[in-house]
Amino acid sequence: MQPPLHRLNEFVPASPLAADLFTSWLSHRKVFRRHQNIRREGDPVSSVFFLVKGWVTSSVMMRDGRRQIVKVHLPGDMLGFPSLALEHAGEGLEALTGVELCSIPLAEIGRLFEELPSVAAALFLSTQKERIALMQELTWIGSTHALGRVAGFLLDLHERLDAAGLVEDGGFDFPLTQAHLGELLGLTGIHVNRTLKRLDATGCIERTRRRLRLIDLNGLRGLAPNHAPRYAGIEAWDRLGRPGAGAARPALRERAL
Amino acid sequence: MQPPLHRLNEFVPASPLAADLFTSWLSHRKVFRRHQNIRREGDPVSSVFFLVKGWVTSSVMMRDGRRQIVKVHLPGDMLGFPSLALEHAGEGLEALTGVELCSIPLAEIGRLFEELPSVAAALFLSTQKERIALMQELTWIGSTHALGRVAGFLLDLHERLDAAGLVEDGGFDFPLTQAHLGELLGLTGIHVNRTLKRLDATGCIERTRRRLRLIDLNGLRGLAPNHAPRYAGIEAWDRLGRPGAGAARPALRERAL
DNA sequence: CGTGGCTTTGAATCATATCAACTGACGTGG
DNA sequence: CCACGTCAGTTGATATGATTCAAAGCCACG
Repeated sequence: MQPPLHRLNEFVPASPLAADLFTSWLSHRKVFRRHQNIRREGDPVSSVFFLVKGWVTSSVMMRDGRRQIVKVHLPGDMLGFPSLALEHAGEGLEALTGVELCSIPLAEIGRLFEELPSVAAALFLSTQKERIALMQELTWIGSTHALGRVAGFLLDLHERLDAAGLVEDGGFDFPLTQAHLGELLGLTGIHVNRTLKRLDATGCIERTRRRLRLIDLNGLRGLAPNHAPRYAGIEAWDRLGRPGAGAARPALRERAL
Repeated sequence: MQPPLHRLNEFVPASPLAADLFTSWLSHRKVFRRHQNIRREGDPVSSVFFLVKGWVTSSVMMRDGRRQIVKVHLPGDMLGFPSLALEHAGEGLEALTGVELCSIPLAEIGRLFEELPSVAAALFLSTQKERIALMQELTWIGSTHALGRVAGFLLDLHERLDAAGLVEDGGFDFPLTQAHLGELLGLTGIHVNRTLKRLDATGCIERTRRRLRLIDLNGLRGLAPNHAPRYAGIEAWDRLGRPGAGAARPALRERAL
């Protein structure tokens, strides 16, 4: 299977050095089963991850035992970066399906800043984008009804799955339970159920076994509180002044003995 | 007034080059009045900001005209980074008090990656920390009562103000209206009022004019859903392999003619 | 001394949570 | 091949927290 590199090349033009680096990351992969913990909240932070295949939740626990899912990760996502500045992970990572990922040691990230500033800058931009996504999610949860939250999440998910090439005829595999959706959107699983039924009844979506189809995208958009912002691509990198573009600096491979 | 540089030196040991850079940023400042827009959502993104003095809200608008405040910024914070990857700003910035800040052109950030990788890495870590803060906020809002949300926010605020040296005897200036708190915590201003009164009645807090005092921190912690995670400092940078630590690279000033 | 912003209060209503029970699909072991 | 247990989804009745609307009070400022 071709790993979903589209996200890694999002902000920075593909360069041979970067490509070498990525393939070296992608060479040793780990596999996780459904429901397996990839990293528990509180574990020492020793690496970040690149998700090659499958879905992963990133969640925060509360004292009373409940948890808030803060992000549903899809293939191509980088995982674990928020905890980079923490001694112990602030977010748990759990496999929602069978998962294949690459573990990237922290020192590797340091080398990136040292030797491939353009890639480091791209990574930086990409995590800022995640910050916007979090802000967006906060907005859904903070100030809309259940209907808007569910609609908003489904639209966002659809868009991301589409970008990863995982949508067929408006439909996609959907491994989240209603309880998961509840933990993600700040609702009870039960209320999620009623809301999904409502969406179903209005003909916006179609649910079968473990698959979901968005039929009426515009209908959903009418229910959702706000649309996703437009992301820049290479332009953003341009505006930063193209870090690393022309600089003569030691090549990664020359030092990597 | 001494600008609050503590945040800039959080993850990286002070170096003469970095100090020069920071003082060059800090040399031209802008001033904003209370309630003035620093940047509107949708404005083209041309710079980021360093907040020297005053409070600033960062907020996202919704179609129905309501807005969600996603962060209350205090002196020493970097503003506007989430929109770095967007053509048009995804978050509005508004002065909550009189404000003094420095505007940093995007190209300056690019230069950072190019020429001072250690500072770039520190900036990266610092924005990851912000991501954790957002996740934390999401957790409050997604899965707790009004009481927990308010208590959690006040504790977090107190901690940050304390780090900035703005707390005196447990008390601090508090320019947020109850409506602001509502927009921040996903509640009605009215409900915030009732909640504050409740906290007041139990003796956890004390409100006077535009000032707030947290009297019973442990009591508040009992109400809040979760405590803030422990942040690493220089250690985090160590774990990354100290980018830029020993590298001989062109000094910033030599090129800055 | 009046005006406008912010806070406080009450009553009615709505959305969501909670509790409890039932259903159907699936996988497992006898 | 069937009986069983588990897990996800479904449904109803009731409780509660938060919103909405309306109005009064307070204070600061011009």
